[in-house]
Amino acid sequence: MRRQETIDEIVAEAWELSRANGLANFSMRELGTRVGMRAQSLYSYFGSKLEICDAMFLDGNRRLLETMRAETDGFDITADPTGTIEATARGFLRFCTSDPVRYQLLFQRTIPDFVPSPDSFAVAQEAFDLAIAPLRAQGIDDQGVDLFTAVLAGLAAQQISNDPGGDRWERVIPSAITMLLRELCPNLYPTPPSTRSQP
Amino acid sequence: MRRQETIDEIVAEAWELSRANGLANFSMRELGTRVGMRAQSLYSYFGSKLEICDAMFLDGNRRLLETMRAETDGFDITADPTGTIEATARGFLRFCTSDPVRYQLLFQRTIPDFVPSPDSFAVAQEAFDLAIAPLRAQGIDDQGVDLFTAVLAGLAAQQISNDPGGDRWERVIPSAITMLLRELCPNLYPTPPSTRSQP
DNA sequence: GTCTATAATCTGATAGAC
DNA sequence: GTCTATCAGATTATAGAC
Repeated sequence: MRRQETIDEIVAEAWELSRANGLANFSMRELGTRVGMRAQSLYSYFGSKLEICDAMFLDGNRRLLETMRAETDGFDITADPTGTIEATARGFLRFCTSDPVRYQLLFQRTIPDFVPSPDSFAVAQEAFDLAIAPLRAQGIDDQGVDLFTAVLAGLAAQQISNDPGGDRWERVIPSAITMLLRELCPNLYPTPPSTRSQP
Repeated sequence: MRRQETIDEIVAEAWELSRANGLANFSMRELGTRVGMRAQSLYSYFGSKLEICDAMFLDGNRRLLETMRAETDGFDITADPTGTIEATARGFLRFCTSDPVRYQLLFQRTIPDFVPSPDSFAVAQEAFDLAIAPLRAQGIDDQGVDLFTAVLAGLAAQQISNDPGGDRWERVIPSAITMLLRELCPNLYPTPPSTRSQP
């Protein structure tokens, strides 16, 4: 389908402009010019600018889904639970920090009046469920998952806004994951006795 | 000074409009009307719209400074380190979640072309230093502080964007702080032997 | 599907009278 | 300090020819 290709190109350019000027900080004129048409012609592909944002949201979540799938691919949850969990955590963080604007669209509510359509929200849900599957497999409960996601979200947020392009919080990942696994499944990841004081 | 009162009123209304329409999503006309003048008259108080944003940034950080001061007020760091740390953490989180737009301005870089002035940045630095003082007092190093701030930032971010107005991640605070203190100063906050498996 | 034309409105900002 | 007048341009979106 040629139409689908055009749609994909529009979305790709919308990402490009957002990365350069800030999320959704492009005009229909600007976007149209980028894809080689007048702004008005965009309306035969999308009903409004917010529909383009929704297409970006869908696209971003599809990529997240792919990333999480690829990241857990070489791992066997039952055979190597900690390896799988660490891989998903690292994959998720790399996904976030590698594209701050995408992180902003997917995980923060920052575009006024933007509400994801049911279709794109479903993909977001699917990606989230896949990402936390290794945690569920270890019997971690709702509160544990919330704690885990909060730590990952925090590392991403800090890295993006306080050290963009650097690795200051990326370097904290190992100790963060160790800490989380110690807290959430101590039987799986016991504290090394040598490093702890015995009362 | 009557001039200062007007300036304060402008900033207050800018917050109000941002809370209603999204951060910095107000026009000078709109803001002027709110404070009872034409948009053009605002320019005798601020040189540009971004200067108003900077005044908001300064105001927000001053309030953060006040909050952190008030929160640690009843505590003695040397006598009750964990109590002090818990209080500052809770105070910080309440500060963040109670005003998502303020959180967005203070802790995320989301307004295009906005750069804090040196003066307002200095206040931000002062607030941060005060907030982590109890951690430093416990000898927690740079990486430890980064881990701590990441967890707090994550709890705030998740609470704000995934459960606004609720308390889903607020309820995780106790276990998060316990986990952090266990990890970062085990001598101060030893793991209760009863709940752990002995190898 | 893409175009021209245009609606209808908003934008931040400046000049100068009073 | 506040006003009127205005600049110079932007914005999303629609109508209708081709």
